[in-house]
Amino acid sequence: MEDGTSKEPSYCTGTDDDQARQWDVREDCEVRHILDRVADKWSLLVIALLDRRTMRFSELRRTIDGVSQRMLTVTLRQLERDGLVKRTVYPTVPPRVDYELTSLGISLHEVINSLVIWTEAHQQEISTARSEYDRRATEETQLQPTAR
Amino acid sequence: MEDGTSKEPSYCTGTDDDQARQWDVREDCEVRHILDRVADKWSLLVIALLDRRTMRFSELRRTIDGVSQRMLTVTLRQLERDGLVKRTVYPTVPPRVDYELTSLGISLHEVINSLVIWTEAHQQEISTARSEYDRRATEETQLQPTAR
DNA sequence: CAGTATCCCTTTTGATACTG
DNA sequence: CAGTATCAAAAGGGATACTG
Repeated sequence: MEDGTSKEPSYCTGTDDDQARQWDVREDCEVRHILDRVADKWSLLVIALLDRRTMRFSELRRTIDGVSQRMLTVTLRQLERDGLVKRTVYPTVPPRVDYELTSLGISLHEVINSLVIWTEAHQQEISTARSEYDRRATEETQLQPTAR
Repeated sequence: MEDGTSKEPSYCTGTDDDQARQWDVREDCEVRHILDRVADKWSLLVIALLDRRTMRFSELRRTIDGVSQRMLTVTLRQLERDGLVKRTVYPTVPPRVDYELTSLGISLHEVINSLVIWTEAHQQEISTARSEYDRRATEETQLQPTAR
């Protein structure tokens, strides 16, 4: 039991792939689980904010508009569990807890950041596409295809 | 109304930033909305799969393990609306619908892909971190801090 | 301050049935 | 085949109260 695999999902680093770049898509695949975590609304924001500096709980809470105390706690616990964030408790009173990225977290941050940058760069295009889609959808609803 | 901004959230391309790399975190910010879309479980998988080739609806459905017909439809509609995916209907019977990335979708794909690759590369590390976290958590529960 | 615990409402999602 | 519509189940998330 030294490698402690109790109920881990299957690893599918793709050795049995018939297609060149066909990765795992199996639901029980570890990669799917991790992507779900990484592609989480709050996780994304926390990781993006912990760029190079530590932040206190309350600081994160204040900075991330709209996050509840509960969700921030839950998110930080998950990130800590995944080894992406390091949590440091100072046994003072009142308590003080610092959060910072681990080296693993930093490497993920770089990827996340390119996603944020992409989004910032293309937000106008997406917005325009949405407007056009909605306009077209409206038109089609207006003039019923089946002649009156 | 040519630039058709009806109720779009505020654009915060960061001109008023006091800190160097402090991006928008406002809840009503367009970037937040787009990230929520992009960082979606099914969106991520669809975009990752539509790499360079078109796929039919049923093909996507079969390939993505665990997706329901409804969720795949919803996801594809959102992606189409955002201008990331192009939907082509062939008026044959039975109908045939092809999906492919737009140029905008391709540019996002590159970013998404680096995320998938990162995840594949670090899944073992994360898995280990989780095991250790859980082990520590169990230990602390076993031996109650308050004697006896 | 930084949580944890609880209740409860909202949104998301899956299953099922029906249609062009 | 590729959807749409509907309903019920489940998860997500907020508000509040309490604690070391």
